[in-house]
Amino acid sequence: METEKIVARLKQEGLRMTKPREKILDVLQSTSVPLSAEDIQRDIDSIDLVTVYRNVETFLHLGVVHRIILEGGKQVFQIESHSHHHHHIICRECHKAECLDFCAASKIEKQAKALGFTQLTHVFEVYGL
Amino acid sequence: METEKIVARLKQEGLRMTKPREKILDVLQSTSVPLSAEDIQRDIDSIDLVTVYRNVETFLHLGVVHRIILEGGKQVFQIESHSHHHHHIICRECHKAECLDFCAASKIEKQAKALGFTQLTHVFEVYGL
DNA sequence: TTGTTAATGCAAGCATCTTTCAAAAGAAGA
DNA sequence: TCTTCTTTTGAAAGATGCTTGCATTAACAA
Repeated sequence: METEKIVARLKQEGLRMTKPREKILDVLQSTSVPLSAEDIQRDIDSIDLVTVYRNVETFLHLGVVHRIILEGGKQVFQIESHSHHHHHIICRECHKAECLDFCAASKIEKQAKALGFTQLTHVFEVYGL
Repeated sequence: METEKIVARLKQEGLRMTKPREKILDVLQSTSVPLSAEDIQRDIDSIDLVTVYRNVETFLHLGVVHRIILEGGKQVFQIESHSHHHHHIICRECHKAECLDFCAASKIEKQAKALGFTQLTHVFEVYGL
């Protein structure tokens, strides 16, 4: 997603484009590998980890980035480049992720609804080497 | 899974059935809700959390329990009652889980292999209320 | 330029899980 | 039963990943 559009999304919510936010976006925009908060911090000269956490969270709510939960529960972030719902195949070693073009959600969610569940979300990630 | 069979699985690996292991199994066998290590500890009179963590890990490797990763990365455990591979729909509030009888893994893994990945595993959980 | 509010950095805190190690308990044989 | 060997345990400390509180700073609209 382009910075211009992101500024607009921020403004829409009464939020501001700041130096730290610009730097975080720079980092995320210049890689295809999903990054953890720490990865992002490491790539920026001087930024607090808290600031990174708060901003990826903000970007997540704005739909600017998406989050992938790794085996073990650690979270990594990637710029939202595709608008359609999709999942990933993730390398356990380097954490590089590729998009998969398939999601069985509709089938599953039908079954889940039959069981009486509402407000469904799902996690589906494939891991390999 | 019945305790008898579990003792056999332990012995197979040169491991022992102990009081703490018995108690952990009791707790897991007497509920349908997946439990966290802390949940299990709370239900037992006097057991160290470390012991719980170590033993659910052991049981996991033996195939006696399976692990569910909640949104947020926390892990919970449930006695393995079905032998076939399956996934869950999990309540975000009470963590009660029901089994789903569907898994798209084979389709997805074909695609993942085409991308050059090996040693595939996957996480697929559906959450709701 | 000024005032308002959002955003930052720092410190501390918290939840979950792991490692280390000495002591205790289980299993097997004498 | 006693001995010996190995597994298992519990206690303490540590690691990791993320969050909260709060005083200060920076956006940005008027």
